Amino acid sequence: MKRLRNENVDLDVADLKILRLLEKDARTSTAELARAVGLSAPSVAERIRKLQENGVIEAYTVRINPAALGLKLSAWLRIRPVPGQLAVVAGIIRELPEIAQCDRVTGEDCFIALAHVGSVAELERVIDKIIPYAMTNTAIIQSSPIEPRSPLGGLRER
Amino acid sequence: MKRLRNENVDLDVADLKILRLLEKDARTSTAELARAVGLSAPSVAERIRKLQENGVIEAYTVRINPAALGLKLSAWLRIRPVPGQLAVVAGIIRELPEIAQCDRVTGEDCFIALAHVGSVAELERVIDKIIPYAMTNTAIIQSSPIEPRSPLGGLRER
DNA sequence: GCTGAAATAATAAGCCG
DNA sequence: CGGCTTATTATTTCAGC
Repeated sequence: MKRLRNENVDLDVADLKILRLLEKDARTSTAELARAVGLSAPSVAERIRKLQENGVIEAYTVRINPAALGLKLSAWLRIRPVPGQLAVVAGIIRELPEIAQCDRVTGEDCFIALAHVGSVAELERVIDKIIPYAMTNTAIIQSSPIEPRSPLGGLRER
Repeated sequence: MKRLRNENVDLDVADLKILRLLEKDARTSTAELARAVGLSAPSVAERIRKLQENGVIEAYTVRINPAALGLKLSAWLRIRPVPGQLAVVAGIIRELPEIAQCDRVTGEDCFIALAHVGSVAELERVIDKIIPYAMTNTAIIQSSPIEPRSPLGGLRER
């Protein structure tokens, strides 16, 4: 059977199919997953348990539409702390609830952060918290060519 | 009772609490949610149904750790199509399974995209698909000061 | 990994403020 | 209309193989 091997995990095609179905709808019942992969419900439940245990499945969550709640403005902020202030900036980012996502990256921008706000005024308040310690560059999201989708897309069988 | 009003939705504190609990764990039972907000299970189920209906809850999904599956390299790509090629680039992005997220943004970069790959060679292949039609800037993710978190953070009561 | 039973949880119906 | 209780159905979990 086709497999994906890594130091941590060794998935077969049934595991992959389960993951893909759960990504599409995390509430799919084990009975339905079982039907899809040709196993029994308890076997599927046990596989899911192991996928959680080894860290493949990090969390079950709901995707929320910020715009439906009045957060109609979303922006990507590239953030370049002034020398010596990187940790301070990281701390500020953690304290800003408007920032939903943030990664430390290579290159001249040290952080790239996603903010959801209700207005330009609120965006300004976010930027103003950061700007004493960093140069920032703000790009307003206009649309999305793709919906957030699976990181499994990058998988190649080896 | 405290409320959040928008043209689409009118949430009370119970709805918000339900959303926050579901974000933390989408498999929390309605009985447990009911206990948390002081309502009965059927009432909670009905509120969840409406949150889906009006588009606040977009999807139930699992968060997957790409690194656990061997996709140990993630990168943000800023993409600036050459004049006239924006739609072509958008099409290429849609066809690249390694790209898990992408937004069209204001500013000199038209797109900002997240790719998960297994190696630098795979990253190069992704970039090579785009580069005939756009200028790109790639920033490798080193770490994340925050875990992906709720867009609800930006909410202010009005 | 399977089957079958027991425990839990989700859903539907009917009723009340 | 939104919520509650009870009854029914579905799902998850556990035991033994």
